[in-house]
Amino acid sequence: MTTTSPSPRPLTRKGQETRQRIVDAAAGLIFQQGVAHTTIEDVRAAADVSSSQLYHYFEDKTALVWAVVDHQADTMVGGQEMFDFSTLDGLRAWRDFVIAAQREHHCSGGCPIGSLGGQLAETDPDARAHVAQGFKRWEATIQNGLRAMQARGELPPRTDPDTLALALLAALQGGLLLTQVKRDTQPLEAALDAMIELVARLTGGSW
Amino acid sequence: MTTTSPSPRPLTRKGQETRQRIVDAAAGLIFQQGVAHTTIEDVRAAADVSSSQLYHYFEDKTALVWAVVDHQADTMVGGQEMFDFSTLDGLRAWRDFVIAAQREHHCSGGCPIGSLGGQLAETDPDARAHVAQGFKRWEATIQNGLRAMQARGELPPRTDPDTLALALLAALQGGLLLTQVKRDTQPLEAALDAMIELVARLTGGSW
DNA sequence: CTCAGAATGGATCGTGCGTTCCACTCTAAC
DNA sequence: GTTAGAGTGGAACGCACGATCCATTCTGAG
Repeated sequence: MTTTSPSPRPLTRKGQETRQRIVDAAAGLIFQQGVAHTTIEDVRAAADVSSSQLYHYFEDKTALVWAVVDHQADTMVGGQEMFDFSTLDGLRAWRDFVIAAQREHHCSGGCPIGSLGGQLAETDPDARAHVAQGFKRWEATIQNGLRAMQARGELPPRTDPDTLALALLAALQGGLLLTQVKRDTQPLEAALDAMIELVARLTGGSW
Repeated sequence: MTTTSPSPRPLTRKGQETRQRIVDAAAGLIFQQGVAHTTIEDVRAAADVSSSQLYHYFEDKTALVWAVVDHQADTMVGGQEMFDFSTLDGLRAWRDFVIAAQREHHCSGGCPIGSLGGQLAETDPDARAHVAQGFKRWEATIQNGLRAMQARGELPPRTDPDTLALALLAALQGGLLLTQVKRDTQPLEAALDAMIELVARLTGGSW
């Protein structure tokens, strides 16, 4: 599912490990300091490889960035699977988790995928497409939950779960961005609480 | 209100014009291609000035970026003043305007301030503070509207208008980011509609 | 008119950083 | 045990781009 390129070159087990080490290092650095401020030399040192290895596994820097985008999407989407988006309690647990995670990072970095989107959207069309693809997979996770909620009759039939999922994701992204800029989880809390409150009211239930 | 630096140097009228021309050009280029991909040479050419002028008016590139941040904040906040955030119809008019604007840009660029935040937050602490300040001013505009709404008794007393304003701004930012990445206004529409729907339900009005 | 200092022009520098190259070693298939 | 090709090391290149410098012209206060 993480096919950055459809096996353009045979890789031994050792090769795969090295490649993975490079992507991991690059992902970490890019998350911390952004694409532009992360140099090949930084990645090289962090992954403890030589520069020729970098260019052995990746065409150039942009190819490496694409791999990082896919990697972050995998990580992000994978990390969401433990949550149940089909109940209000599940949504609230997710909310708590996301906020706690930001607090741990001292509100830095924003969303591993979203921030990449903002940095690359106008610069690298291919990267933009990769990010869009990542978001699509993420959306699907939320959609499934909300559809289940609707199937159980908790969400009214006239509500479109896909649109609601999109709104939820947008609230998350915006909350993360504002939280990153303000170094305060308040915006993230406000955004998620508001969206979950809307879901609660749509289900006709709470308070 | 746009004091990037408290008059460190006397400026003649002509000097102010040149400085402004530089900031305008830089803002445009940075909006289109991001901070990292906008070179001093790009700005120099676009503003039709010599490189020495650039360094005459700005300490270095980061100082220019700060000026751009403030400039974008001014523009953005100024552009919002024509809207009435104290009525549902006002909110909906704002929604329509923002979406139409994105469509005109073909969904590129995202938010002039938000995208700067994402690019600079982890790289340039001072710039991050400038962006945060810009958001603060923006929030204040929305807060005023919602407070007026509450003062008229339309918003229940237990609702915190400031938190709601923050959520609204987050939804906008996230919607703009997703819209930028997907090249489709759908996420922006979903996010804003959802938040406005919540406000509508809070006012107890429309079903 | 004078003159201090703002404004401008443009050549030049220094280097950070992406990229290339070539030599050497390791792996595994047969 | 041979060999093709993956994997690795590190030096070196080249240029884009931020920044500096100095000479010249313009502006306005006194």
